[in-house]
Amino acid sequence: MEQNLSIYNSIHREKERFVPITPGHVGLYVCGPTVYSDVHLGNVRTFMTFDVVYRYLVFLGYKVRYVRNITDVGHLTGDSDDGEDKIAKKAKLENLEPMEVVQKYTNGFHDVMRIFNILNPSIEPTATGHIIEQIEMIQDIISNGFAYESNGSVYFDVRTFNEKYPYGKLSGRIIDELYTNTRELDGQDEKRDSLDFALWKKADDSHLMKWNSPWGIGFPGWHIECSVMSTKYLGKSFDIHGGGMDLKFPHHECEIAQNLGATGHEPVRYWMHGNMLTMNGRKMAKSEGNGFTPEELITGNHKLLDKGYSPMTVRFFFLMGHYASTLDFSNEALQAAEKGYKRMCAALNLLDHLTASSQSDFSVTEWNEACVSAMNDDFNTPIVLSHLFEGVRVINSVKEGSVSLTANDIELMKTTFRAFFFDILGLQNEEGGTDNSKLSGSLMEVIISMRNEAKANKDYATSDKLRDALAAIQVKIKDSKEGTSWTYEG
RNA sequence: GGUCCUGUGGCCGAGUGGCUAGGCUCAGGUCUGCAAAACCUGCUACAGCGGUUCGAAUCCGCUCGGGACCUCCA
Repeated sequence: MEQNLSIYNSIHREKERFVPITPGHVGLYVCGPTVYSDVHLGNVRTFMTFDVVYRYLVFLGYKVRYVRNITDVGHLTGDSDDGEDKIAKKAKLENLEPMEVVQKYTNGFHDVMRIFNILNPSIEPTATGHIIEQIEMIQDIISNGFAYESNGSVYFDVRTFNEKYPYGKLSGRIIDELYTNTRELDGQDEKRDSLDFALWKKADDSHLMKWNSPWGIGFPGWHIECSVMSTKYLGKSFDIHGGGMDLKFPHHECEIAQNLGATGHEPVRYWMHGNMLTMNGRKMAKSEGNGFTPEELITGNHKLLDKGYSPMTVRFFFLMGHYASTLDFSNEALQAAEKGYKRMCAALNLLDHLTASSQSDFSVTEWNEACVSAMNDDFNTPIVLSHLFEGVRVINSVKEGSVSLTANDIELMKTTFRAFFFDILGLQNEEGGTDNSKLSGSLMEVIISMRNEAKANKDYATSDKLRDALAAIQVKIKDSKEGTSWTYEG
């Protein structure tokens, strides 16, 4: 397969030519949400980033197995020492069965993905569906000597592991430096070493989500689910692992350690990390109180929002920045994106009505290639958009008659927009649909007021002409004391 | 405190040694009965200081500012 894709590999800190393990096939794993609350926009950015990665790999002709998990066992909360997890905590709070919490927020997550036109992964495995596999992997790690049982819990032995494999390679951390900076956590006295992390935690009676295991009743640790589900569906080594920048340490670092500890294989060829969405320069996060839910964003019903924005405006806005850079959210930036997006949609609507010429004075072929090479350069969507805007200018100029294109070039332009705007960037044209009931209503108001004006002027020729014209397209007008109403009987 | 990232014009945001990013805003123009749209032209840049180089936003050093991770987090 001919392609020239480069990916910035977080673990080597440089762009590398992408070569899949199996020609023609790509294994892609992305850390999904923990379903204990509504996803906010920052989460959406990451999933959108990897949606574009997935879409582009498919566009290139790869058969992609895309795995994105659902974390439905809450990780331990950082600020409590009772071993309670987030989902169980939420369940108690809302008086629900933990799986009700999981179901509720999983449904919500799927709704949000659909709204933003984020494609479904090939497999969406859940942590609770893979408890047995997690136990098995923990047993493998223990028998390889990289983990130990202590008081019903199992911990990963970082120091022993580090003697054979480098721990901290991904996040650039040095094991000795970590000692001075490690916070006191629950179960510290059970660990042989403060850096060790839990693979399995013993559960007490009050714990809601728990399973039987060789070490007693408990629940899986922070990081093991991703190691298990990625290797189960993609193999001991696979091509691309994605996730948010904030998961790099400790989550992804621990994943690598667990995989190496269990299988002896370096699990991931290309690590990709999406950067954070910021609000006034600060990471958008639940704990900061600066996150929006998609609903608040669309309705504009939030104190930090001037108005609502459509999902595609937001998608467009995200794509205007590179995934590896932080992106700052502001009303001004959103409004700029909205205008640009609408301008592009307007040009798209013209694309089907252009008049072809016998020759072209714009190289559509080169323009198309520029779009491809921008995507090949580590999924540089802002550059792709800048090229698409050049296309917008050309479309408008052709319409005006100042630029000419041949029929073949117009066709290539359509193909290119179809490929990049719709298929790869995953945008949809929200402008100018014909079945827009809101638009119909507005149009009818305009027509009716014109007709009423004509009537008021006793210009019945005009008012009747309007009524007859509307009747001809099955729109019936009714005058009454209260005013004029209309019905469509088509 | 440790590790790492970052600082581009009114706003957002690409760009890693020389060649126009782009969007939004603003000003002028073309078109137009008016308006809008569209198109054309223009404006305000590379945090500061020093260094390397024929040449730096881009490499190096220092200073100042912002951020992320080090604890669950997309």
